[in-house]
Amino acid sequence: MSYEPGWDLYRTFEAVLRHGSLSGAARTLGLTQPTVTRQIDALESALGTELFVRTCRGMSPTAVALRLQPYAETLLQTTAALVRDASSANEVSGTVRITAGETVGIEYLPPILAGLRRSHPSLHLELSLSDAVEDLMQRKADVAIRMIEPTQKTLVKEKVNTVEIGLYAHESYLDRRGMPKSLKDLTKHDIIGFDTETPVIRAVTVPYSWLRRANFAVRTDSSPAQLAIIRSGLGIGYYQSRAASQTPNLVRVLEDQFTLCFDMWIAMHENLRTNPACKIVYETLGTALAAMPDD
Amino acid sequence: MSYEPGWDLYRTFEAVLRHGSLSGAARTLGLTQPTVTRQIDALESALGTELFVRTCRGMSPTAVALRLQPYAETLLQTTAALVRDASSANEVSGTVRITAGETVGIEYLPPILAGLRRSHPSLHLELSLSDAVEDLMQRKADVAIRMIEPTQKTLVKEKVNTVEIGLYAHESYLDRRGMPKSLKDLTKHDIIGFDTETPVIRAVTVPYSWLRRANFAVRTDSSPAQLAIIRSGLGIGYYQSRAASQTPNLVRVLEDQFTLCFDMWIAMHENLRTNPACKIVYETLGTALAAMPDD
DNA sequence: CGTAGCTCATATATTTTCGTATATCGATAA
DNA sequence: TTATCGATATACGAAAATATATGAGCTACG
Repeated sequence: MSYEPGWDLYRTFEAVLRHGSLSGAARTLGLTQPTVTRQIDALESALGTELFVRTCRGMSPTAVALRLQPYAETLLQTTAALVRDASSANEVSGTVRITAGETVGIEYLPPILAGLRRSHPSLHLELSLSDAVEDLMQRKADVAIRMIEPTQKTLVKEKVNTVEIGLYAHESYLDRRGMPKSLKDLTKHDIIGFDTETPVIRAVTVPYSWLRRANFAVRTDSSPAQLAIIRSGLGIGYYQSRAASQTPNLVRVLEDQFTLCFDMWIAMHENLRTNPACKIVYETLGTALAAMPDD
Repeated sequence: MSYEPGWDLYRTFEAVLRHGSLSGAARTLGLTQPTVTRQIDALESALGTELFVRTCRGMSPTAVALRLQPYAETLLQTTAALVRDASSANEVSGTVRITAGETVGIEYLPPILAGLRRSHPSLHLELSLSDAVEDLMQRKADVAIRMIEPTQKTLVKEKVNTVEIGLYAHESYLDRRGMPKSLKDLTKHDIIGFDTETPVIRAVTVPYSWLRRANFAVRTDSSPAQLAIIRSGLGIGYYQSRAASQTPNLVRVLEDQFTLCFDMWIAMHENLRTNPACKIVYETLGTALAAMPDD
């Protein structure tokens, strides 16, 4: 026991941990179940620890295995990032993974990505829509579009634009319920709001007491769902004005009394600057997002 | 070509990158040169990229290989951290890696570490003396003692003490050159100072204009070297007063006019809280450092 | 109750990988 | 020039890891 394990064993370990069974891990790894069994046995004896208790229904991880899970996930993400980076060796090709908030990813990015693919046909793009800021450091993505300034020092970043958020409602709703005249009126209206109150939201909405979770008629964190609900005439919701103004039959509400502004940032790990594909994506996204008209 | 490489290949890749030769990598990996050759070939064909140019003097990494080096190093550090964490499965045993500044590591830690070893004979300790703050996030160390407050959110941290830095000189020097009466006098003296001016140093030394790199008679970043030079009677230098006051024949200079204060922090990745060995080390170091007398 | 479907464990055969031995190439020095 | 040292490349037998086939145990469901 207690010898430095081969790194392949960590991959198997991660897969078993994720699937909860030897057979399931074997399927995704392209191995067979006895092989996975032997590799887990080998890892356990190398580390000198029991990692799983074998049950008839699968493998149940021990406390030690759960403690080691973050390491295994880091390994997985790092190898994936390595392969992505290597895949675009010298020309603009390979795969670049982009992360952005849902609204940006749905409203702004698609035409830009289409243009990228037209000019670089061998460039493959992955789009991950989430707001987790740590993505870049954990190498879950190569390029990120964010609404708050990234602070990590190992990132290259750039402020590319500003985003204005306003209140919107469908014509049919306003016909039915009337147009609010002041922010106070909003307490009598159906508000479509966020579900989880992130620190950012909390900070930004301080001046607007009616914009509290408890007051919302419908709560969801999905921006496209919010827009769809607004369009269905259910109530008043917030949305990025640049995108909302292009939606037919949507009317801005209390334009002069409610506006939130965010800076839009693009960021990338500095090590990727020498990667032609990532560089092109970073620059193209940066200039295209900066060139967006105000309304 | 272009298939997901086995993770063992990354380990080989990292070793070849570090050694610059197949044979050298083979030696440290406990493999043979033909095996390493095959594995590098396999990795190159899997990634579809040339990683090294074969010369008679060894393997010269291509630009792509250099770009991939950070990933490989992350993998290496992560696997090492995983093994360390696993090594203390359920009892207080295994290996814990501690990082601290040189002065702390030399002046304060040794008796504490000795006590730890006495109470936990199967606990192995590694001590890495450097000031790189990112160590913990990169999993290069498990527990860190730092002179500035760690800011990363995934760390558990604690302020354990304060450190006072004063000016010291050897008796023989003061006999020869006289005791300075004011900070102004210091310009006529031989000062032993730092070599590289870190942001922390720059911020702290603003009020002391004579404490500039250009004025130093001897420059070194090594704290033990600074102390040795002070003790040799070469000039006046700064040192942690708690440690300096225990050195014979060392005299404090301008005590009432020059004092720098730092907070001493202990920090650990939050995931390690459930690791018995790391927890013991963190707690023992924390209480022992907090219990140090002021002088 | 019994069967189907899932799991993990085990024994055997096969494929892959590794190590040994050897050849080759280039730089360096006598 | 030639010998030597250190490096990489190649060939082949040995060892290790893998896949196949099978058995046994538990759960779900008709």
